Amino acid sequence: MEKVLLIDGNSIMNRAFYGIMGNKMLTTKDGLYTNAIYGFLSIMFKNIEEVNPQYILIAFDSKTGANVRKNMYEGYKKSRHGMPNELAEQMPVIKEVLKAMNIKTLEMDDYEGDDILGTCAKKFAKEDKDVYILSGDRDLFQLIEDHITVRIPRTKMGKTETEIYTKSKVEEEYGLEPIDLIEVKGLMGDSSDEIPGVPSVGTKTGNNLIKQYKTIENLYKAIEDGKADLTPKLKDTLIINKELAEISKKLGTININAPIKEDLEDVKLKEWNREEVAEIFKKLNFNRFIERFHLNEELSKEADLKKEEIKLNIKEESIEYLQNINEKIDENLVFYLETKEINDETRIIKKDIKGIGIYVKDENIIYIKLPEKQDVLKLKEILENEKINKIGYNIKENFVLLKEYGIELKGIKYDAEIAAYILNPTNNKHDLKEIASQYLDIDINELIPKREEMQLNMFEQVQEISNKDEVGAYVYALNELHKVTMSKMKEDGSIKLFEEIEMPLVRVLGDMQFNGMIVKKEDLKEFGVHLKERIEIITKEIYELAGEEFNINSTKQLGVVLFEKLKLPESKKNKKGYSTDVETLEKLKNKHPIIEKILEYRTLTKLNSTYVEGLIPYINPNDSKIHAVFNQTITATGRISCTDPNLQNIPSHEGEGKNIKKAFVAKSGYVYIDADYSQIELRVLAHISKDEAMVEAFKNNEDIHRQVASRVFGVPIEEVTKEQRSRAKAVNFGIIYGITAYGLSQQINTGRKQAQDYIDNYLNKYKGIKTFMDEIVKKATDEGYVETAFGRRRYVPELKSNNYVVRQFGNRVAMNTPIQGTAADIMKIAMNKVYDGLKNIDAKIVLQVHDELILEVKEEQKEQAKEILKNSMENAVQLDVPLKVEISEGTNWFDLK
DNA sequence: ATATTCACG
DNA sequence: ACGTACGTGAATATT
Repeated sequence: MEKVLLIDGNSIMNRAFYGIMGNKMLTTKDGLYTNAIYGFLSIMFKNIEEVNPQYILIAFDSKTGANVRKNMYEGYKKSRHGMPNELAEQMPVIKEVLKAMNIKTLEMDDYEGDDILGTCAKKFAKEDKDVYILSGDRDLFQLIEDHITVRIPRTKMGKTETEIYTKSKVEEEYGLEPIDLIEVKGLMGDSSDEIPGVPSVGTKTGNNLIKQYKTIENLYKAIEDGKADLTPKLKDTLIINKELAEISKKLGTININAPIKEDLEDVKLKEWNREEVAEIFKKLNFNRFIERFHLNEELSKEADLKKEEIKLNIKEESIEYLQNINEKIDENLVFYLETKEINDETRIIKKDIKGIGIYVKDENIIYIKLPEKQDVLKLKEILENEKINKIGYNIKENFVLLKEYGIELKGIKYDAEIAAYILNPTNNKHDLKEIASQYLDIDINELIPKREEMQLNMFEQVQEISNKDEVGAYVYALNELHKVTMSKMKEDGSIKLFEEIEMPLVRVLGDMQFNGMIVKKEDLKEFGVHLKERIEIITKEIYELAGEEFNINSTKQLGVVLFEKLKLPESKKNKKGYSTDVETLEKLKNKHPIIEKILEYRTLTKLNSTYVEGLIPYINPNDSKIHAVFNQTITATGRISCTDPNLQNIPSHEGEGKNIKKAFVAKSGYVYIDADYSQIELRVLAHISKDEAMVEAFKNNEDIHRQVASRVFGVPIEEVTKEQRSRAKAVNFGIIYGITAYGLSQQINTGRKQAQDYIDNYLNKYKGIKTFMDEIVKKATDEGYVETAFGRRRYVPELKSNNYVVRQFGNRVAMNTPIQGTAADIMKIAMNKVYDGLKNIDAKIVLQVHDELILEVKEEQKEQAKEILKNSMENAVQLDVPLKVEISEGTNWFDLK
């Protein structure tokens, strides 16, 4: 028998929109959301494959579709607000895609999509076809009969599965014939379509009643005849709401007699217009579909044309070309350094400069070879000229590298990587090629002639092939990106943040990496030997207690030993079995002596592998320093991150671990100065929420945790106990993170109800904070993003998820990001000020740990440096509350507290 | 490549 | 009834 596939367009688009929304939203470079289109097509392709139909039709709701039912009952879909913009804008596009695929779509004035589906299903079934209806909506079950089935897509752990509803499946699940579902719906209504139904009748009662009486009509007849066997209460409700039941039934009945003139011939499955489909997929970035349907051929013709369009004019010049550079460029020097990786342990950036590409006025790209160091040094004057704006990519690395050549890069004006980060910090790829594809819609690779296409006639030249074309393509992209992203930042209000905070910070971070911190390798090694001795002993003890040797580092093996062999009570589980984290082990501490040993083993091995063995390879043999990398384009909130190695997580609360810090020492004749913002995030919260009580507390220099304890627990401030203060502190943290009762209860080891009480109390005493939290979530939901006080924007697509857990996460992100992010902004502003303030002093910033800065300062100038440091940080910005900075000093990191 | 654990703010 | 505090990076085991 031939098969017909009918698709409920709106319903599947809706499912797809809310279904594939994880963390990153699919968008094109124009900012068009494509997730629903992508999801719709995935679901459609899958179903075409499974059903293998000869006919296909997609029904959409029309604007006036709901009017008929609205006229019957004014409440129908009344408060349903239109679909979100991000979805609405995808609707015309999917229709365009379907048109290119020659798939018939249908929408009719005054009929809803369901009515079209119903009418067609019945009609085609009568013509001896097997009809398959694909929809996310269970209301369509009423259409099911012998040759009509409904297919419901379901996303389960990222995979889409299809649930197939046949007549027998419905009977099995509901105990009713499909057609009876109309009657049930009449009784129970439908909250999503705002069909009222009979109050207090839900699935259970509705089903039972119809099982017994078959139709609403029969039911009421039975009631009238006094034959109905019902509780008096139910009987009364039914009688009172008879009219509602009847109207609800009408509303819930799908019209199977819509005036549809299309017949089977009109909905025949046809060949695609492949060129059109290819073009649209390309535009939408649907590379997986392009591959899957082998549409590359269709695209290559087009791509050829496009390549012609951008014709790069790259000229190779000698270094003399730069002599009167000012006449050749405007105030901007768009440049790209060509580098070659080298293997030199003594260098900070393990690369050599090999050439430079620059952009000059008359649309020319100039490439200059710089084979030797002395060639690079000829650039010194230009690169150090502050008046020449530097436009580049990953300039921080250029800065450090040039510093190793003895050149101080100045006038750093624009970095494409940072621009892309400011425009969307959650885009995890800030690769130049990615950025160019995203913002310019070009593929840099296509601008570079392929090597095999180049003439390779002279053998010895192969090695020496110039990277002129590659460098030239980057320069071209940079020049375009500069224009495009600057105007985008102006549009979204982040240009000041970019120009006044982020760009000046580049040299500061570069300088920190260049300065580095001296680490005493021998001390580290000695500590390592001590650790290893203890690890060896404790390992043996663990084997003894376990009665066997096993890999303690393997959570899997450890789980077996603890929970199967030793039969300890298992509590928490993770994806792959038993959890063995501290939290779990801590609870088992008094159950078996092995637990304590394992915890100690963990502490010691962590210290040894991450902080002893892990750090040693990073110590530069030339200057005994670690030159960690500070990343400016990683975090979602605006914080800086640190890698290779990460110096932002060197142990500092654990007694044993703090020894690591003893190995970090100031150079002789110098001291470290540490400045720590006190409670910066809570102060930021006080400022942006404008909560009077909290602002007052900070203005009066009160102990904030103590004040919170006093208010939340309702005790006078002098009577706050240590325990209460510590709980209040946890509550404060919770507030910053976007509190949940559960999270707090875990943190302070109490019941959920108790935790909820604390939270309620808190939000009652600090009303301004409650208002702020409510409003920021609302704003994020409405606008799709949140911002810091300095205009740093983070999109929160999680709020649009249909998954409750994901949405809750979105709420917390919306609450936390403005706080953490504003604190990060303030620190960055301060760092710029400190950097400028220290210009005439023998002092360098060597480390930042989010709310803490460490300087290395010449002993004699330390008081002066402290003054500058404290002032710059405390006066970085003016808030409604004072910023407080605590200073300490020492000759090694351990002594700073 | 992903998950688990644990170090930091 | 859900499953849960925000932001990172590194080492290790496992697929």
